Amino acid sequence: MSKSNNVYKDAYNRGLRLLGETQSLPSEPELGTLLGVSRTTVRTILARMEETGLIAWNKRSKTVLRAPKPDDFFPEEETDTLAQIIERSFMRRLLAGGAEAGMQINELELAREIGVGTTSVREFLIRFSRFGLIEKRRNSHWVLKGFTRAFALELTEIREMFEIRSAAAFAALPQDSPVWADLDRLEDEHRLLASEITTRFNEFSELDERFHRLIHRASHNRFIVDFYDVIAMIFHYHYQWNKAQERERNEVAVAEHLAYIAALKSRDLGKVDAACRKHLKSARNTLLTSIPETGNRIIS
Amino acid sequence: MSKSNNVYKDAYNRGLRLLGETQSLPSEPELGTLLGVSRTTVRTILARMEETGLIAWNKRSKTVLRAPKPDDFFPEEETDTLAQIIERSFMRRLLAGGAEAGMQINELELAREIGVGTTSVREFLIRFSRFGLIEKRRNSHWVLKGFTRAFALELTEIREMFEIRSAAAFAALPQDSPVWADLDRLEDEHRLLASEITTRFNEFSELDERFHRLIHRASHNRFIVDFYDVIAMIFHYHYQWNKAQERERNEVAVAEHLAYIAALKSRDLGKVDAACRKHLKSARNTLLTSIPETGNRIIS
DNA sequence: CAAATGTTTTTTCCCGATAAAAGACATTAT
DNA sequence: ATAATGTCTTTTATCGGGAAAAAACATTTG
Repeated sequence: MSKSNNVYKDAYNRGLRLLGETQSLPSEPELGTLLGVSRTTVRTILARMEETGLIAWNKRSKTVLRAPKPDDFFPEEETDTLAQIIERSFMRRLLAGGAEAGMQINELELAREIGVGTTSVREFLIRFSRFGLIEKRRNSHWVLKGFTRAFALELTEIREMFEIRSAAAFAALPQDSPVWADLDRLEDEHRLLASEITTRFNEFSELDERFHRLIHRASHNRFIVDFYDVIAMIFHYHYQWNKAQERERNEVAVAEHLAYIAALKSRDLGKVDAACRKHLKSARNTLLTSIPETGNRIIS
Repeated sequence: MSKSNNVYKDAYNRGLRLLGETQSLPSEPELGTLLGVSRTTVRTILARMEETGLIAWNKRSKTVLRAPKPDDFFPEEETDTLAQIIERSFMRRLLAGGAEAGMQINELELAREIGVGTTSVREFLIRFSRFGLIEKRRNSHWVLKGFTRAFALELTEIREMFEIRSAAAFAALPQDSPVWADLDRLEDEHRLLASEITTRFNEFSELDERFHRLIHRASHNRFIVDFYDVIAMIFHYHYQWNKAQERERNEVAVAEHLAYIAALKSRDLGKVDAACRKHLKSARNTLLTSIPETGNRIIS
């Protein structure tokens, strides 16, 4: 079947949400930029909307006829990229136990298990390899290095190096840089979240990522910025399987972020360094305590 | 034709070189480890050696009948991996001018030009993307970011951070660590090369890489160790196209390495830091001066 | 009976093909 | 004449297939 039309389905679903807001849709190119897809896909979407009686479409006029019903939407699982599907499957196996360091990874088996072609699995593994959790044996299998304490320590070591440097660069940015407005907005969101932490603690993850990415961007170094992908991936999956004391953890983190933001705004490098280190240290500890210490076998 | 037999051809060529050294070859598994290939490939090699009258092969006995002649060898170009072929082609285009930042990369066109399938090109680009020189637009083309001054600065910034830390870790290693013997050996090689620099200056590259990799390994951090791949790749290709003052450059670098090695052996962290910084600074300058400053256009 | 050889099975690597999606060109409407 | 729509072309994403290489299993040999 060569290629799934998840791009279309996902854009279609997002397009449905626009329908509630207006009586007529904008031009095709405009819809394209709005949904982040090409005009070809936009036209496919419009065609279906017309077919299902959601809109009347005649050249430039695209009149909304009715609001979308729940079953107008494509099921969520059909809107995922193959890469996302493979990643999820792979991470589940990796984190949901039974994934010992040194274990071999079999492309064919993975592909069969997930129900996709080998090419997609291969491409996924190549992309994934930069996270430092797997390694390729030439002309042969991949080897799992394992989500071990050592991995967490190596990861956080780099993270700390990079973030301390980025934070210093951030604080040194001129007053008229737009990042200060971004920071103000993030601060507000932090305060809001802090006040409703008991119910919204699970929204912290996303805020956390945006905050740290903003800081890393101040480094103006693509390697530093890109490295945050590794951290984000690890945190994303790791905390999906480890919900212990999530609320408390996030409550502490929000407070640390606010102190960190205050330090940045003071532009006092000493304060920035201290606040940054303090937060990173506690982030490292949370990560470390959640890794069960199964023997640190090193396989070479 | 699906897959070339370059693994076999390369191993065969290396196998031929063994022939001059003994009268009879070892067991199949032993040959396998020696050549770094599976027994299947070993047997294919032996079969051909028998066919061309190089050996008499009967079960355990593999008697050498004659020394290999030049035309027993497979041509060099047939022993390259597809990945190597693609990489070379790609880097030639990238560095041999005409590769402006912001330019689109077309998988299909690249594949046709090099004469390989699209899958291999895609896989190469994914692997290559970690070097920070290209970036993917989802569901669309890759964008070339260009080998610019900014790139060189970002690269060296990280390099310096990592190497200064690794050097400190190295100096702190216990006296009985095997790295000290490795360092002694490298020092000897440096002295030898220094004394014959006028004729052997082009051998420095390889020594340089081994030296820096030894130091980086002391960090015991996979991200630091892996990052050296980026540096090695850049230096490898960059200096292939830029031979200006190669001898002088390398002569200076050898001297700096020797000072750096002496500092490491002194285990005086202050000295190590100074020697390391000095060398890295001059390495950065050599790289920077060799990048022609064509407008730093930023495309976003 | 351990290690080598002989044989069979499985996996990796790579290509060509095809539908989805993007992009380019031609035409029409404001 | 600019911006939209309509149509056609190219490129990307993904699969299945097949040869090379690895790995597993069976048999022989010292």
